[in-house]
Amino acid sequence: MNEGVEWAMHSCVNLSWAAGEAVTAKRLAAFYNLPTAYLNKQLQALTRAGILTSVSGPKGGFQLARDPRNISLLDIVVAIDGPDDAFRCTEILKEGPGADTRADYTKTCVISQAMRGAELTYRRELASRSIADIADEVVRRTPAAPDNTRNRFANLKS
Amino acid sequence: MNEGVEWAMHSCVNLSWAAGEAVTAKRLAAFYNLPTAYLNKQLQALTRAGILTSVSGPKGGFQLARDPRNISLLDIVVAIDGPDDAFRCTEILKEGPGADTRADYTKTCVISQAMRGAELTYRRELASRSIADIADEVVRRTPAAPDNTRNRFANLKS
DNA sequence: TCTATTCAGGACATTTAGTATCCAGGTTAT
DNA sequence: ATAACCTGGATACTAAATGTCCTGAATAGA
Repeated sequence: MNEGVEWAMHSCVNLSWAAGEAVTAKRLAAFYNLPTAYLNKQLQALTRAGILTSVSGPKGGFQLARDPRNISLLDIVVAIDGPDDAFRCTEILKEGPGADTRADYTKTCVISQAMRGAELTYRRELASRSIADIADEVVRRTPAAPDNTRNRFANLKS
Repeated sequence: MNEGVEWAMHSCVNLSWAAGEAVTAKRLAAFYNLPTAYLNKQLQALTRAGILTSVSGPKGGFQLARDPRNISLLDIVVAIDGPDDAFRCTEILKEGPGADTRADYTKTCVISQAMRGAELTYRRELASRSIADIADEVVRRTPAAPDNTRNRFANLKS
């Protein structure tokens, strides 16, 4: 899985504490000392997926496009890593004995079904957790986190 | 995920129908028209993991090392693809404000925990399905499958 | 209007992982 | 002895992930 998924999730949590103001890619990158240009690519992907909104120019930057309760971890994984399953059925059954070349073994192969079933539970789990859930839990453990985040963004403004 | 996982699972199902006799890597590869030397690498990995046993020399080959009811899909994934999670926490929190450099954020980071939780459900699902389950379901749909497999192995004997 | 800031995205370059082949060495049935 | 077969290291090739750079467009403020 792309490392960008981790960056994107942490950035979204931080953006949820900067509600109302746009944050530039440069400041988001400085937060965790990430390469600016590459993080920018991930933020662009989140924007294309409708998770963030972006504004060009001075005072520009990124914001959450909607309530963080409606942004799931699965949304972010799909936006950054793509919609494909980890297990990719290459339909080797088509090379086997008695195979029907026209059949779609991605759907009918028992192994393929089992693997897709497991990934489905994985996705369901990720879909059930929102950025707001994560942010709330962080606050429960570290109440100062939102203020720390806002302060750091302010200090990095320069 | 490695393509070898798919090869290994299909090969194990076929081996479950060749109980008692060793099958060579060449015949297993010919079954689905796979590259022999590379499939052999996957079979070696299964052997190292204790899923298969191997015998050198003429009449040699591979067999299941234990009852297919005790070989889970997770066993095969771990043997071929390794034990690592897809999501790898790089602990970027250590670069953040108020970070404790000595803390292990792989364990304490809320995002890392959520991702590991989701992968856990995925692994549980794979652990609950055995090669025997798969083979039984194939037989239910295609009763001739075991005979087809044995015949094909016999014909490929050359 | 001019300038500085920032996002958008294409074109690379670099690094790493997956895929695949080959060969030398050891084991075993005939 | 010989041929079949597994073992594992070395190596090559390919694809994907990671990272940088540059041009162009949008926009705020002087």
